[in-house]
Amino acid sequence: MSKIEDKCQQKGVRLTEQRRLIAKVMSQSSDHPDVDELHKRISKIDEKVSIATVYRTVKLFEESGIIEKHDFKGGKARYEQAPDIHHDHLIDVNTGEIVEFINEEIEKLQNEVAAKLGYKLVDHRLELYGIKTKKN
Amino acid sequence: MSKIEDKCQQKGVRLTEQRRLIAKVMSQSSDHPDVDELHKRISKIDEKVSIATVYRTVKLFEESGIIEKHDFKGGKARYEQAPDIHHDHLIDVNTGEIVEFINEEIEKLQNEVAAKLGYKLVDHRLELYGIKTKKN
DNA sequence: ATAATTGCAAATGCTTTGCTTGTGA
DNA sequence: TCACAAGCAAAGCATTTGCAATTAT
Repeated sequence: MSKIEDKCQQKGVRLTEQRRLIAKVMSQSSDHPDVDELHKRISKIDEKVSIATVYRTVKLFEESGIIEKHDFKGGKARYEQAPDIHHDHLIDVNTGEIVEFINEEIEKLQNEVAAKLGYKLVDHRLELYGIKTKKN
Repeated sequence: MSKIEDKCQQKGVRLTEQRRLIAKVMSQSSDHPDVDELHKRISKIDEKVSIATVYRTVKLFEESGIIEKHDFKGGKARYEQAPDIHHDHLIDVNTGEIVEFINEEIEKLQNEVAAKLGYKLVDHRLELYGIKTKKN
């Protein structure tokens, strides 16, 4: 059973054949696929699953905290399995490649900024867009 | 002449009656209006300006570096006059209110993170979402 | 003059939804 | 059993675009 299936049980999310399949494909994806890409991967295993179901499921999983949704610049929403430890993303503007990173210092500063402005941080978004540095 | 009109001249952006009006309304807006809101404000002065023109102009201004576009979570794109010094945003998730802030430390760390990963930073997005802290 | 801009409505692209049939616990 | 899920096609929403008429330089 995939980790996502596992979480569905915990959260009381009813598992259907389609959801199991979507969970499996998400589990096996180490990148950040959009719904269309996800649907393509799923269709290779079962071409009867509709894209509407993928949309509905992905939304359900997200609302249940099972997967994470990202709206990077320029385009469609992308998804990844909810990680155990939070990370942010650097997007290669040339290739679209996504690199995950963790920086405790920045996280801390964000909280400080919010506090200083009289707010409690409930969410944040940090995305870096870059181009590869030539390595000589 | 508004600061935005000024920049249009510098950048060689042809000024029409509509563009002048959009520039004026943007200049007078200290918040971060979306296209619909902008169109409403414009319509109060000239109700013949179409929303398509607002979309086109706002895009043109953005591509010319005259205004900035922000895709905050949940909704439509919002715009503000391009600031002289870069700032980021904190969004009050209850009221939608937007607070601008500057934090050099975070900016520096972002560059360091990118460099460490072998990238040169070309753009970034930092948004904090918070709720007001009760002040007793 | 004439290349660029506007207004309008139609088209787009991603995402959601109503409805009927199918199905998991 | 029976509330919930899936498939399909239609609808939604923000945004873009084709085209004919208008305008800035």
